Amino acid sequence: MEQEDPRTRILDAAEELFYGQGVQAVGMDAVRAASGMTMRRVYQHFPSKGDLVEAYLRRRDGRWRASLALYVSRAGGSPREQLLAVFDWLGEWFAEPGFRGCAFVNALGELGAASPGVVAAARHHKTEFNAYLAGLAEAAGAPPATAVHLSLLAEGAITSAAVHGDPTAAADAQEAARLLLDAAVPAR
Amino acid sequence: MEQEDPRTRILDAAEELFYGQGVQAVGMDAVRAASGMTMRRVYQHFPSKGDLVEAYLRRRDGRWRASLALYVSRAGGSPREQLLAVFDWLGEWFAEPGFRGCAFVNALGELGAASPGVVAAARHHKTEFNAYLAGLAEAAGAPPATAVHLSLLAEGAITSAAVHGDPTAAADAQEAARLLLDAAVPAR
DNA sequence: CGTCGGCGAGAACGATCGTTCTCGCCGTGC
DNA sequence: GCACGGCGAGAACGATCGTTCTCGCCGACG
Repeated sequence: MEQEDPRTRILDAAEELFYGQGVQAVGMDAVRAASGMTMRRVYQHFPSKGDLVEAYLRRRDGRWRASLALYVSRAGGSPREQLLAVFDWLGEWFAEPGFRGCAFVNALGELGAASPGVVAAARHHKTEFNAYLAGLAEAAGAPPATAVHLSLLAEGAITSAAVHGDPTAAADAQEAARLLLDAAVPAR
Repeated sequence: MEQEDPRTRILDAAEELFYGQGVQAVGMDAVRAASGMTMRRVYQHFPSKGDLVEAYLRRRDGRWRASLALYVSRAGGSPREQLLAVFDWLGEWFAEPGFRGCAFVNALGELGAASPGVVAAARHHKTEFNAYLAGLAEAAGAPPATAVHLSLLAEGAITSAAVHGDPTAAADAQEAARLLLDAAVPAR
């Protein structure tokens, strides 16, 4: 059941450690040990810790958004129901053991001041998420401003759940989203 | 014009450095240099870096909430207008040079996994902020759920402004807050 | 069979961190 | 006048970090 691809093994270890403990708190040797590799192999695939961090964020962005899109598309229903399903997905994420908020926000707070790559990764992640919400909102007949409002609610829910360790922020945000959608999309 | 209180000088330096660059990225020697003190004096007032970090967060919490409350109280107007003034204040904060998001969220992402004191400080900060909003909401005749919704919007605006470097998140959140208040507080 | 290139394992290196210690100096109390 | 306690300045210490190097081994190829 072991991953045979070294790159994947390293990224798996890095993701678990970086997300769980923060980037600066994790040494390269910890990544090496957790991935069951030798130091030489690690640096062969990622020439520096910065490269590894950016690769970790890039992969996480792709997986995160793919998981969300898959969940929402499977939820089916109207565009409006899909928009609300986003918050169901958030709620499941918040309830996962080891949930520690948004990896991009955390990395940005830690390294943003000194690492343009991390800033770019975080902005890209959030921009793509907002664009995804905007697409759903448009399909639901809501104005672009509503998509912005919903993205703020989602963002706030992530932070709130992380700080208080309480997944119910997702349901609260969903409730607010419902009200905003009711106000923004005139009954047909 | 120099501060004569050593504790204040150290905390001033620590706040600027910790907030601007992240806690782990700032060494004690940088704090010492920026405060114009000797190492002995620094450790005399804060026996460890952890103590300094917690003192930094505690003082920032008090100042942050006092500044908000002062702004809102001066804004006068109805409770509803005061609630909306919270987002004006956020907008001014976001536009300050060096704004880097919520210090507590940043510290939590960096150190939370290993520092119960930081977790407690962040929770306290957010809990007090939510309580403040709840008080305003109650005065405005809005149900408690609305206060939760507004706090999520505010939280989301902070994060969004930090990630994108764009203060308009405050105005967006205010717009959503207005809609939620319209829906929650029946016209009199 | 001999040579060589690449690998695993881990030591080594230089930098930096948090924290403490040394040393020389100066003001104060007997 | 003199011992002494506290201070500034910064060196020192031990730990840890990111990164590189060494060394012994093994398998491929002529």
